[in-house]
Amino acid sequence: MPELPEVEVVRLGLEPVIAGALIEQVVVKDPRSLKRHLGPTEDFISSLEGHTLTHAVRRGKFLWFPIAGTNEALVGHLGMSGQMLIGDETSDFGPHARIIVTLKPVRGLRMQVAFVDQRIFGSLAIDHCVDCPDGKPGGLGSPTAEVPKSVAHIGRDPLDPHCDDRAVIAALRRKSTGIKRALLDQNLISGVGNIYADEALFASKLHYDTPCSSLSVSKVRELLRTIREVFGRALAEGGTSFDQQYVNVNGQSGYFSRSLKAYGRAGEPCVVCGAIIVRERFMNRSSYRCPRCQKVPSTR
DNA sequence: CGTTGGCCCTGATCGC
DNA sequence: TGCGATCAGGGCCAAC
Repeated sequence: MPELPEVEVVRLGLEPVIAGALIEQVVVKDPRSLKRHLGPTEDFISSLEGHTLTHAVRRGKFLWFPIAGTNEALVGHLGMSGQMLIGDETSDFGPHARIIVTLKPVRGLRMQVAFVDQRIFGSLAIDHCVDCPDGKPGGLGSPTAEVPKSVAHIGRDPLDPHCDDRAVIAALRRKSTGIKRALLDQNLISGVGNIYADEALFASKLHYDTPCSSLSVSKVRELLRTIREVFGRALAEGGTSFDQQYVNVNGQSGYFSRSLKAYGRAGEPCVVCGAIIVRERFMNRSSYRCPRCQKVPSTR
């Protein structure tokens, strides 16, 4: 279940391999992984073969790789179970390998990048780029103020140095919905998924259905800070891993899941107060919270 | 326009 | 043993 820290780990792992890499061959083993690609599979392939990728860029959970000399980029989203694995000519990426990109040999070594995705919620696509309205870099790792059109509506994420905290806090407080729903909405602030939403709300002692409009500026600022803390910790540990769904680019699992304090801990004692963590259905997802630290909001 | 609910997709697991 | 139901959930889109 890759969220922002996991996707950043993937970006960091891919960058040295794909930056400046000339693409020799693209094999689409399962066109369902191109469902967000507008146009035929052949166009996807011809947009890449013989072309060079310049950078590895990320905004929220979206990754993209600008194509040299064009206005286009290879855009990827890992969805629920996506992975980008790096290997060589001899690598077997398994039964869920959907798209294989082979790079021209460098110093005699022919590398491959595989898009592996069991559930096919993720996708790859070719998209054209548009200018960022704020004139700032499109995402982490981008030297230009451009972003793929299909990613333009996604808000900057908390690890983006150009994230406008004041604007985010003000916009969040104007929303007439609960705080967790607002966090999961990628348009305002991106990169927060179900797991880290629960972790951040636990750290900030907030119930998931607390009305955004009832939160003070300082409370929202605190929440933003806890999101960054949780992200930073996960990033330092290489990302969270669950049931081997997520693996970083080298095929190794992250291990942040061991330090989760709320998510997945139903029936276990709260590490702060000892009350038993409960699991509740919210937005067709599981939400975990401490019934004592994160009380149901009184005002609604 | 903002908010909300449902759908997509596969494989592991569970109950009968 | 077999088989249908359930669960996992990010992003998108239609409906309100």
